[in-house]
Amino acid sequence: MARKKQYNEEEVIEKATALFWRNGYEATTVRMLEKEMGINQFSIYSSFGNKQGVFLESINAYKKRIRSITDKLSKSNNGKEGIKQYFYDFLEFAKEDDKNRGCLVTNTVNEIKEDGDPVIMEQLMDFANDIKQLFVDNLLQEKGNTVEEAARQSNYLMNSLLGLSVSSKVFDQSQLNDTIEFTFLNI
Amino acid sequence: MARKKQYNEEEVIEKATALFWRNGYEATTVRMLEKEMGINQFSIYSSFGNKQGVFLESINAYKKRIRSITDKLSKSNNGKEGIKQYFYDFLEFAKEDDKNRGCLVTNTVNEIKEDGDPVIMEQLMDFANDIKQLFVDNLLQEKGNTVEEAARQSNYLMNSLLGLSVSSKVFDQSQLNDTIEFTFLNI
DNA sequence: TATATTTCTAAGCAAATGCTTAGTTTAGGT
DNA sequence: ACCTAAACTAAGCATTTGCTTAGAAATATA
Repeated sequence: MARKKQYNEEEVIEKATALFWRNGYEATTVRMLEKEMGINQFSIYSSFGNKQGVFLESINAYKKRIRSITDKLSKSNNGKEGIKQYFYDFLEFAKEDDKNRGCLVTNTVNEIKEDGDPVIMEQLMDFANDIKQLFVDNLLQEKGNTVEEAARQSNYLMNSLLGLSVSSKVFDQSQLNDTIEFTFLNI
Repeated sequence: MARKKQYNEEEVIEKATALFWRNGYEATTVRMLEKEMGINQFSIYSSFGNKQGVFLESINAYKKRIRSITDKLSKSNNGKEGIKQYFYDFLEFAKEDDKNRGCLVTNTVNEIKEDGDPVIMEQLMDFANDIKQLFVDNLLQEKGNTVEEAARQSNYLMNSLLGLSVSSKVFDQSQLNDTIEFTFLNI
């Protein structure tokens, strides 16, 4: 046949994911991807088509990684306590060394503008809605909670989580802890 | 002496502000600024030095505009109700046509990375801290509230506000209203 | 070993970026 | 009316962007 690939696609995508997470989509150049992934531009384009292709694969890799905590939430039957734990788990998940990168998906939603790529936008929306649905499921475990009430609470909680994704880049851990505790005080 | 400027610097900065607000800092090119401000690149550079100079002036213009609602908050003596009103005022302030642009400052904090311009970063941090201080002041109007408690509550509220700056781009008004009402339920 | 097929290297492309500059137009003081 | 200093126009600069391509290197099969 022919020559073998000298890299593992999953491995190099993991590295790309880290770069996009740290840096955002637009600010990450193909030259930076080259260095971080450790492969040539030709290999990048032959494996993933284009920069957007690398990013979409990175989103998938991110989803796969975050599944460890979303799975935990979907299996939880502890009502709002399970969701609170998810908030703490998320902060831990988003931490790199001593600094926090926020959520890759939220970061991208924030970055992509109205003229942003619709393919990417849809991916991101689906992701956010999946998490919101998990919130609803868990909120309905609280006895006496109606579907309407759970929906409203999930909006509130998603807002807090989005806020946390931003706050975590700026504030310190104790401030974030206060915020989480307060968030769950009155639901 | 010499020829007179054919444009008003305040006016063209207003237009630049709108563009940065819609589009973010990096995504806004000097060519776009030319068109939006209605003046030539030479004029841009001679009046404001460089792209960053235009942006810093835009931040100032933004601060001046948002002062209408921060002033209202600083004059309020209605405790947490005054802050809640600020949240609603902010949503109205950030609206353009039927869509929401979020907060220019929050957008930029989200966009600027670790290697981002320190001058801009400091401007943005100062702005966020000013608002947080306003929260503390108003929270202390609630009788029996300690300074420590007010500080913790202000972290929580700032997190909600940051979340709202993101949420407002994605969710509809009724969802945002639910979120605000919930946010103020238990403080 | 020879061949076919894929992967690799590295050079290069057009377009876009922030910024500059050469040269023209305008206007106020003499 | 003339001159000087500022403001204009538009062309152009080097660099960076995402992406391509020509050609060399490697490897499974014949």
